[in-house]
Amino acid sequence: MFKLLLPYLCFLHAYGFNCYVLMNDIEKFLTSKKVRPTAMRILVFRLLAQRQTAITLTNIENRFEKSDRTTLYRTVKTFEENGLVHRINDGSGVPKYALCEEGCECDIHNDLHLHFHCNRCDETSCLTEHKIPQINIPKGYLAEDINLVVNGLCDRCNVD
Amino acid sequence: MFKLLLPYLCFLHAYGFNCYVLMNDIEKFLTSKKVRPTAMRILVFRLLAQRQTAITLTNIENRFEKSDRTTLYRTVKTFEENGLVHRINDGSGVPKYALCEEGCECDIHNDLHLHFHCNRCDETSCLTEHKIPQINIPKGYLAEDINLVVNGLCDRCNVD
DNA sequence: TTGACTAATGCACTTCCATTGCATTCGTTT
DNA sequence: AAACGAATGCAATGGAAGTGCATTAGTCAA
Ligand SMILES: [Mn+2]
Ligand SMILES: [Mn+2]
Ligand SMILES: [Zn+2]
Ligand SMILES: [Zn+2]
Repeated sequence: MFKLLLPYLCFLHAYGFNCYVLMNDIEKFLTSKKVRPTAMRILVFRLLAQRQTAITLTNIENRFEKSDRTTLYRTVKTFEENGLVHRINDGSGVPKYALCEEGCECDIHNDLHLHFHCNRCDETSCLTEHKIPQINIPKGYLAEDINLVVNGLCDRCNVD
Repeated sequence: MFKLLLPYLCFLHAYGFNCYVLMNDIEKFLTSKKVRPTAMRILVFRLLAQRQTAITLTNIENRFEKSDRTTLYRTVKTFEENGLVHRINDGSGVPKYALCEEGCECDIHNDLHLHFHCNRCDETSCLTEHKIPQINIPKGYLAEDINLVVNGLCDRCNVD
């Protein structure tokens, strides 16, 4: 453990963090997903895990005092490719990312839950309990994936 | 009629067209939608009307020998604001536009049809016959609009 | 018919974000 | 300790949205 922990604490400092972070669980999880648990990846993962709503790359960037957008870009891309996060296109123009649920298999398209985008606060949330209903498409077409975004007012903004 | 027709033929030439276009119907339609039927608008409308699938702004731009992207941008925006076209976000990153159906009232969200995006040819089509089914959302949320895009293979690409 | 007024256009420019190339650094393995 | 591949940081490119402003076109009312 020390073999891993010590250098990371060093790195965390380099990224502007001076707190100690217990990351053994995250390390293990990343490793189980074939993602090498580097310092930045652990931080990004932790950030995603703490959030209730999806975030953009710029959003992630701003959460760190010191960060390189490219690294974050590739970090999120790696996460996506390895099924740790899924990308959400909520119509706001820039993609957002959210952690996949335990057991979610977005990559093989069987966790088709709704996404809700709030027109007021611009937050986008995964409605993981709400699955996409059966959709009929014309003869000759082959469906491989479905993206359903509901726009409106989220529960926090819908209070008059 | 001539009062309108003659200057337009002149403009069409300026835009790289040397054909005569019967545009009285388009003129009338644009006027009925409170959109002043200028030369460029007529051309863009005609282009949209001819297409079976949605197109991007860049796509439109490339269809004209001589064109200004800003004008096209504002043309499409005007069309959208006046309910002539609707914007489709198919997940490809750039928005696409398609003519609204006769009687479609996208602006007040009661023509919620599916959109199909082909992963192979990247074409996006309106499935106007296929309406979005009833969607349940959590208590406290207020739905105002729904975007449903099915990705897969279109009928042209789904031939083995 | 003309002149005045408003709308539309074209051009230049800015901003935002995705994406890539490459040199450097890191982490692991031998 | 050396070596190798992976990850990172930096610089640069490219695509597209959006804005400001001067010019031009179209409308309308004398
Ligand atoms: Mn989700
Ligand atoms: Mn449509
Ligand atoms: Zn909200
Ligand atoms: Zn296709």
